[in-house]
Amino acid sequence: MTTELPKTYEPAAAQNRWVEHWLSHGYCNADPTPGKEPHTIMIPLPNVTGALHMGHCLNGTIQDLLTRWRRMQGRAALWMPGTDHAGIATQAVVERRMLEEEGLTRHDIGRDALVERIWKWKDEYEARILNQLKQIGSSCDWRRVRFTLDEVCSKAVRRTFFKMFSDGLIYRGKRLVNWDTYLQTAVSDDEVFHEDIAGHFWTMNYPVVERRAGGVSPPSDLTDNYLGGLTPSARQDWVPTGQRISFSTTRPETMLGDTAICVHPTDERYTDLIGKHVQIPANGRIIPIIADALLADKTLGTGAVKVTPAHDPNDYACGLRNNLEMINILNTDGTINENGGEYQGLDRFEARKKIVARMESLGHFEKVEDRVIPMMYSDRSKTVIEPFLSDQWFVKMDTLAQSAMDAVEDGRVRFFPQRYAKTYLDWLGEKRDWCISRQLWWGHRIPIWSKRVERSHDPLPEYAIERYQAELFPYAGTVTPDGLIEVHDSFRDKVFATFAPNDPTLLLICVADGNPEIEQQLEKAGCTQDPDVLDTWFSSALWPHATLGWPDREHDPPMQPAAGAASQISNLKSQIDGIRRADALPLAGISENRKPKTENTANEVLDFFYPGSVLVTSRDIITLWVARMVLTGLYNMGDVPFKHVYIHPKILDGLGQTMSKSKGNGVDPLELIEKYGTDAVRFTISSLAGETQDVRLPVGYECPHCQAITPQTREHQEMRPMGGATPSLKCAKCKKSFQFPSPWFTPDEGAPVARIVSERFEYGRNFCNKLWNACRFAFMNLEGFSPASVAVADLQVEDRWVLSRLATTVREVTTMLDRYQFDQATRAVREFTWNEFCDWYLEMLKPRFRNEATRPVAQRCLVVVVDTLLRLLHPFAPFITEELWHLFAQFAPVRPSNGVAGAGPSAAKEAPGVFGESIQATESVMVAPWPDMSLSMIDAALEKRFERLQETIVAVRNVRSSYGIAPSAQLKLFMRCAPDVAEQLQAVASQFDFLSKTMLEAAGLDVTAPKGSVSFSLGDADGYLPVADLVDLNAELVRKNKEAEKLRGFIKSQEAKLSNQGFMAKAPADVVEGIRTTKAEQEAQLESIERIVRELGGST
RNA sequence: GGGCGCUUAGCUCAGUUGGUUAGAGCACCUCGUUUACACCGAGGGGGUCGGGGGUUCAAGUCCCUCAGCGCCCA
Repeated sequence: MTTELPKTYEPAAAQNRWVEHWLSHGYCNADPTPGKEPHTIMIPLPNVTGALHMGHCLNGTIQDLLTRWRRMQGRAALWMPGTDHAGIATQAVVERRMLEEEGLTRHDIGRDALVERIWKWKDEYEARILNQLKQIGSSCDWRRVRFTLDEVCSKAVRRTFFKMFSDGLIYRGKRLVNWDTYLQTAVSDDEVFHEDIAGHFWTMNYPVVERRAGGVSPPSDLTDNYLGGLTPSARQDWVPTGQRISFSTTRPETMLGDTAICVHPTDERYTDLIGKHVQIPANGRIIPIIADALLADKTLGTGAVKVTPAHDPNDYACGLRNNLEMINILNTDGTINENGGEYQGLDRFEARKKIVARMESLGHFEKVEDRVIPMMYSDRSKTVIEPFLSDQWFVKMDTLAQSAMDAVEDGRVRFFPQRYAKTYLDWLGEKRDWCISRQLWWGHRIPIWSKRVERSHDPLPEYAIERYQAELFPYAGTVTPDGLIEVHDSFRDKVFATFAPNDPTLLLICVADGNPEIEQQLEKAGCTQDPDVLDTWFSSALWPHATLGWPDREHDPPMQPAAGAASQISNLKSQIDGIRRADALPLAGISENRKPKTENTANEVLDFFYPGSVLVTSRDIITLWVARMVLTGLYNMGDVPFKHVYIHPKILDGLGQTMSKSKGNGVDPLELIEKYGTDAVRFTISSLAGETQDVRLPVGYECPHCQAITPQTREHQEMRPMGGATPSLKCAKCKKSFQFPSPWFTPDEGAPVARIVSERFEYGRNFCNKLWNACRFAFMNLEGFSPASVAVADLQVEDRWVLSRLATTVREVTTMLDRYQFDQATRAVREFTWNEFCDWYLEMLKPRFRNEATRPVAQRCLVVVVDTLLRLLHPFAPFITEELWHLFAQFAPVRPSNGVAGAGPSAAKEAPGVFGESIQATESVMVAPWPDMSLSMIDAALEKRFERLQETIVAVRNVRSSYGIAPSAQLKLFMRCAPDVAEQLQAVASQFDFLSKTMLEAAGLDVTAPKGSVSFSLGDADGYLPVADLVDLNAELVRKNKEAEKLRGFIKSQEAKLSNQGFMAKAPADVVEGIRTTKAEQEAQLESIERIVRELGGST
């Protein structure tokens, strides 16, 4: 059978073919299998805001590599796919688009309509993301796809919230948050960015006042809040002392919320003022002068600062330390609220101008200067963030955090590289309570219903208790006089009620999952559900057990419809048509797949696959996500979610910046895949994944006319239209111009646009092509192959060598994968394939294939090597290996099984053969066993001998090249060496002809240099090539003298070591011995070079 | 300000617990289209391992310090 393979590997066809094939055969599926060890990886759920980028590509490649490897090792390998709803990011994107395209805000269309639109967006991007994952060859169990807002995950969220609330781990409290006045929500610290802008720095002053004699008493205790609440007439009791305190600020409008002036306790300028008061001229409020060493800095400005606890993080901390009143002066939209008095209703920036003017008119303005000030912006809306005091929900972290710390400290969870454990432990060690509420519409709604109740008496009077029971809270068994609510036994796992600790008239009722009738009843009774949703990380923290069906302990989790090929290529339209409401309806197709309740009584999937094996992620979410998964895993499951955490590098651009769409330096994996092929991208990217922190991936613009690449520079990244034409670049090669993708502008309609690519991926592409052609060559020579083992005696030196090297490589790759050192594993497999298998073994097989007598053994050895190599390479390059595996099956459908009996020194000579029994190859390389070669295949002495052969050939080639001897000129080689070496050389004499077009004329101790020879020296042999008629022997003399000089230098440095008393006394014996040996070798080499020089007629 | 890292050939990176002459890929130079592969083959040039100091018989590797860069936390 002959199939003419193309000369270059064409990835596109193979990719389409095998994705379908794998899916339709269910190779990616993982089910609980008795007798098999599980291997579980939960995908770090990509969020549905946008498409995947190179960071995801690296992340996915590694997970797939691990999953395929473990699967081949015989594990039940589950890679769980899915996506994250990414609350604020997704909602912001949809809102922004809606505003741009239709001029509508979320308030115009309402909660349900907005959520519906976001579902639509989610469906579109989820499909796109899952498709991208499939394109990179991900062998996820696609039947098990989860989404953080789907029925299964939602249930886990509700259950966890209920548990935590019942356990007193969730509470409601005040907190200063980053407020986005545009989106009208709090955003987390990682959703803001800092930028220095040109701003102003105002210096003003407040007059010091003191109580007029006979007025009301000054407060003895600053915890009393009444100063600010003084009536105008009471204020009349305070009179200026004539002193003033100056301070500077970048936000004058916040003085409406000032509740103190703060100085440093050791600042002599103000010592006598501490404890006195000032009056805010803009609103007349009288506030104390306090001392706080943490807030005030003597060396900065005037040394005094105004304190606005409700609108500045440092001031907030100061307010807590000093029990200051906290006055919120902002509405949620950024306008001044009723606490701002006459400024109410003004936008904060408008109020700033008015207040500055007012202070000026009152004579309290001193100066204003221009200054660069750090500004915080919302990543989502790009508007200025306001620190804002509001009610939020929190998870108490003390015990939960401690449990997660213990898990890492006692080794139940291990980080690779280990140093990242510190990041994790340091963060958890702070045990800061976790703010879980977000003022959004997209997400898991907080399952708390509340009602404000009259509670003027404490303890509660009889009638009130009765009323709670009858009207408000029908599930209460008892309400104690001090307000504690005992839920009736039969509702204990469904409802938990309590009064808010910091707000005793607010009744809070938490309802567990699956009780809509209770929710309705509460609403009928006048309770309202909290409008906020949960932080996205709350649901993603549950991912490792929620996806496996927790809290359902009685049924396996529901699955998507059968993973047939048809369902895999997502039909966008059908998904968009099936709009679903966030928290009401299950995902299409889930319910009907659920097994009848009677069928199983345990959740075997959860039992079998939890805890997971390894989490593969990037270091920036160790705290946000990894720590929280461990914490909830321990809380809900009583066990860690994964045993290992592998932190992979981050992908940076050529300038060392993280890639992102907003910088215009991002590379879309699908563009690279289209250009270089999936395997090339995967192979390159695994070669970059080691223990380093970052990987630079210089990018360039590919000319749309001629494909030449223009490296991207900072100038390119910063080019903007500036009101003129859209920026364009001129190709250095074809001189035509083109536009390019940028966050700052959209390329003109119809203009040729370059795509962003990275030449680094040629590394992987070239490797794939090499592999392709090596196999192409192998297949071309497999005509007439008959499967059989081979007697040890029939193996040639090169056969034993390649098997020894292959066995070494298999071991090395396996070890490196075990240690998550993908760069080293990739390098090992590449070096074997290219530098040993292709460069030497295949070359040495060529003459054997031309000879009928030697062909069968050569074919059998080659088949074993190719078979093993394809399996070894499969996790790195799944598509090309699968393609080759199937082609291979046409030539060698039956081949020696995985077991290689061994051909090393320890193998019994009378053994029937070195290869195992021949069997039918597996239908796919994906389900073939991982190579496991016998250690006895490794033969160090043989490898050493083989190296001499290689060195000899290299030396001959070197002579050819240095003297410019035509490749076609046949040379004669004379080797002067010991008899045993001569024997070995004679045994491979035929190879010299093929590998260096040279005939071995003679070898032995009595060989002398023929007249007119150039020569080379190896450790234990000298070679002579008579080439007098081809080269200038004077040049050879010069060259040899240069070589001798170099050797003398080396020898001198060895001698220096050996004559160093300290070295001789302290260095270990083997190191000293090593130096001696090296020196002896160098001396021998020098000696032979000197002889050669003499023979050439030179002097030494 | 605190923490974790990084700085090795023109570029991108390896370099196990200190130990013989510091490696790879790309790029570059020379030669070559021999029936697997020019996305190739053969050969070659190129590094005082960021600067300075120290420990040691021995430092790219350990310690200190300075400079530059990145990330995380304040």
